[in-house]
Amino acid sequence: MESINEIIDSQTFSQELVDEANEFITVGHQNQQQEADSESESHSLHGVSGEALAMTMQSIISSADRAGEEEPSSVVMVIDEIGHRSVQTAYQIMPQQLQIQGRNLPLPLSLLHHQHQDQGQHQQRQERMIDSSPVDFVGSDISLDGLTVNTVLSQGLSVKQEHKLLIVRRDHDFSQVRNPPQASKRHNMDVDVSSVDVGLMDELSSDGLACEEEEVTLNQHHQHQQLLEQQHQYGHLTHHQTHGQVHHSLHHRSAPMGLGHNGSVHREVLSVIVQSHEDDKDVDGDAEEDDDDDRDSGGRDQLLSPVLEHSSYQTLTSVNDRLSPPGFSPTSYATLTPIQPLPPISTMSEKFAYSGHISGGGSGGVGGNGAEGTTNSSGDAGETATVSSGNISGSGCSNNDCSSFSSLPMAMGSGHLGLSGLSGVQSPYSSYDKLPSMISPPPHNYSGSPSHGLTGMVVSCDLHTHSSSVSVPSPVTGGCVTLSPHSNSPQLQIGVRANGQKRDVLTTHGHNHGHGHDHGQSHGHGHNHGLQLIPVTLQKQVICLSPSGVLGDSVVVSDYESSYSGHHHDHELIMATSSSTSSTAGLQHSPTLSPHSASAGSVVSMSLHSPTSVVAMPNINGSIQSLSAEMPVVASLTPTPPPVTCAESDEGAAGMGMSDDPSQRHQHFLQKSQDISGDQCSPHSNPHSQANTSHQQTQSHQNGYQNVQQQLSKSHSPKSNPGTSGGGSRTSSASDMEEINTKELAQRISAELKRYSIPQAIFAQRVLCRSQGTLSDLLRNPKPWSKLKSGRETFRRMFKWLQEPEFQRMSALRMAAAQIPQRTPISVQTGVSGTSGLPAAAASTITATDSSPTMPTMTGSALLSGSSTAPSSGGAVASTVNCRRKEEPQIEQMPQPKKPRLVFTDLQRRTLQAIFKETKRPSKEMQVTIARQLGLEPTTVGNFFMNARRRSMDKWRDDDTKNAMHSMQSRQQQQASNNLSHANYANIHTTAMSPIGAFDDEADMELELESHDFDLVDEHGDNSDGQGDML
DNA sequence: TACTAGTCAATAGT
DNA sequence: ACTATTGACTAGTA
Repeated sequence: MESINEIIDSQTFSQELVDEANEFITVGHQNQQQEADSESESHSLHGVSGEALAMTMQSIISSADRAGEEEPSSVVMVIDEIGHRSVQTAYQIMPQQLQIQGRNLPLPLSLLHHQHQDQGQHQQRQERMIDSSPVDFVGSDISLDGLTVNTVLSQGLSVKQEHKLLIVRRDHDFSQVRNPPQASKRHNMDVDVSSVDVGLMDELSSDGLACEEEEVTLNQHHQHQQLLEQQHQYGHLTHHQTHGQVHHSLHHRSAPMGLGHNGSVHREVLSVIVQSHEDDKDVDGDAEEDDDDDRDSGGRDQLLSPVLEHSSYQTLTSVNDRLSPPGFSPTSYATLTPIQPLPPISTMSEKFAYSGHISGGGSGGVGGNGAEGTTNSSGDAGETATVSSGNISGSGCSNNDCSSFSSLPMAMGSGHLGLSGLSGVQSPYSSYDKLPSMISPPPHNYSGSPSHGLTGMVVSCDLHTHSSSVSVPSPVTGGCVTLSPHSNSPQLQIGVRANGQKRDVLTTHGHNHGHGHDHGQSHGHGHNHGLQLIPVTLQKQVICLSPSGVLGDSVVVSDYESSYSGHHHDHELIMATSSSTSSTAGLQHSPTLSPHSASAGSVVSMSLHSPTSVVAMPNINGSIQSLSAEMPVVASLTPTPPPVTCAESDEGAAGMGMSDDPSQRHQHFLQKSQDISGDQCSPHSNPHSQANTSHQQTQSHQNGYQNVQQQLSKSHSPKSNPGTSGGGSRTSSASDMEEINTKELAQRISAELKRYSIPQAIFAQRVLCRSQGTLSDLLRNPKPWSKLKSGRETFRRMFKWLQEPEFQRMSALRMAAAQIPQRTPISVQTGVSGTSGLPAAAASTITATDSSPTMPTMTGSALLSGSSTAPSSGGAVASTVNCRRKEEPQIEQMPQPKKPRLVFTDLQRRTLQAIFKETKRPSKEMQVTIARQLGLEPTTVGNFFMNARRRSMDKWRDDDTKNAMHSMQSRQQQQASNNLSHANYANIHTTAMSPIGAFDDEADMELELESHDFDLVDEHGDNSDGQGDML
């Protein structure tokens, strides 16, 4: 609080202290008394190095609090050196309860908490918990004794605040200490508050540990249950922190704490005991929960310790870094942030494309981006935008749905131009397309925005054109790649469509090779290669065509390829002209196509076309235009629509079979185009597209699927599900929809991946064009649809994928899987090639390579995909490629030695976490100070807080909880997890699910809150504000 | 300029 | 071999 100087000074001191070893930093808390005590103590400490640290910490904390952070208020950081008695003092501060125990702290704490907390019941539980663990604690406490501090609110009654004690012990201690935390956790569990804490914890992630401890500390305020509130409140509270302030803060904090779960929360904040990490876990002993708790506790402990260590490295260093982290994992949920979405796509495209694609495309410089942009644009719309990129794009896609597809298209478009990069993108898109198709049907989604025009179809056409133009430049291939993801579709197509398509595909391949992009590589079969190249063309064509499903992919592909090989473009153009359907078929879309299968024939043609190159050469411009005309079909690109569709269909679609989707898509597209504009894509375009579409439609119609899908989609469409709902389908329906039940979708995807033993990495690359880590994050911590922006694209893609017939999915994925490995390398190469200028070309090549390895199978599928479905395989490949492309460039550039990734030391992490608990948004000054103390760069510290903020919060909660605590919604779902969490604070934390858990907790909190509020309430308001953002 | 959102990619953990 | 975590980028916004 005080001046920075103080902090700094303190820091310096702290450092010294650290060296010394133990230091306690106690941050005041709610209880004035305690505060006073603590202060005195702390001061004393300060005198010593320890104090300084404490001071710093406090100051930091306080500042943070002031910032508005949460609970921090009461946080007491106690850094113990081993020897320091200061700690004891600290205890004194807390005295009543804590004091107790000096050592026993843990138990006492827990007890205290319980006691303090009005909630007898909870307490009881806690006690139980405690008993088991607490006991341990006690033992551990021993070490703790000194360490801990706590604060309990002396006054307990009145305030109950929480105090956070940060006890930094040396390793030994910590370990022991940890136990206590656990106990605390347990306590928390009991108390609703815990939940709150948990939530916090989660957010903090590793920090959680500390939190737990804190929780343990006691607090009573049950009151504010809602985590958020608490946090916010805390934040306010924290302000108080300066010594004097601190005391105040304590009170305040406590209040906040109370609010939340009171005790728990506060506790968390209050005491941060850094214990040895390890122990915690042990202590927890309990099953999962325990683990979580442990983690949390560990984390917490660590936090403190880290600080100490950090500052003083000496003692603390010990804790395992990870331990804490692990704990967090649970918190992961909190973490959730990960999800983010689309960006990648856009990025992807960009990256990939960036080669040119887009550039060409113009709009987006990066083609991919374009796509993304599109996606972004609308939010949902963004997607549309993408599409538009193509021309249409704009309009586009209006919606999300489009987005995915659109994106592809976009990519395409731009891609065409330059786009190789896009290719990668495309692939994804392609896949999207498929889905979209699914979605599209649903037009629902699309309809709206996309509207633009036409349906997606029209638009798509434009896109194509654009794309074509674009594509040419860049090797859209990338796009193609993208498509690959869809590969599935191809397969499907294959199945569906049958031979013909495949043939086509093959042929196309041949062509492709000729064209070359990659060819080289794959030649032979290169199915992939061929695919790539061809695909491109095809895609373009496809795009137009398939609007329904395929389109997307195809489009993408075409773009890429086109871009890459002009030839292809020609083909594409041709293809396009030929008919969208066929084209589509050629494209990955196949799946979609499948329906089209009819298209198969077309597909063939497609391929031919591609070969024909007519398109290609013409280059973009001419060709494109021409294409456009024909493309109209392409226009269908609808891809955009697809997205929409995707949303709808969900799984159900899948069942249907690829074809269905496609058909549906087509229909949808058509419909959309006509009807809505829904599609994103839309609109557009036009006539051509329409015409094509009609054809397609007819084809599609052939398949029953469409209907089915449509139905599905429609039914689902819904927006969804909001909440939970889930099911994918519904949500899905919406591709655009607004709402896709991300949670359900994530679950479904996870289930599907497991079912088929599809590695995340493969799915991520092929279908989503995202990294494995990103996918993992999204699946684990999906953000609520409402909170997603560009990230929706990624979910849409997933949605679409689900919608696709299983065959397609599988084939695509598998293909991808096989290919991927290979591809990569290749991709790299190819990427370079960038024949057409862009990486795209390279991409194509890559694909080829890819194909080569897998080719065999791939080819088949690829072909299929290529043709109709091809998309899938092709798409996959493409996608892969695309992605790679992105990379490739990098690679070239890469040369640079990468910086090794920074890994925080335990102390650093713990300290940061501990601070984060208190203050989510430390001022720059604070950050700088922290950085100094920890020996980190300010930017690193800034990143930490940024990431912590984003990852700590429960994504879901926010929405739900914000206003009220209710949030129950999600909770229910979450409940399960939550319950656990409740049981153990730690657990809660651990459970990444946390969000849920948190919610639950929150709910509990609410209940508790009733009584509480107290000061907290006021504070809450304040704090909440600050935090509010956070939340 | 500061933030956020979305990711990537390295690394940790199973 | 996979998945999960996480520090750091980048793009888009306000």
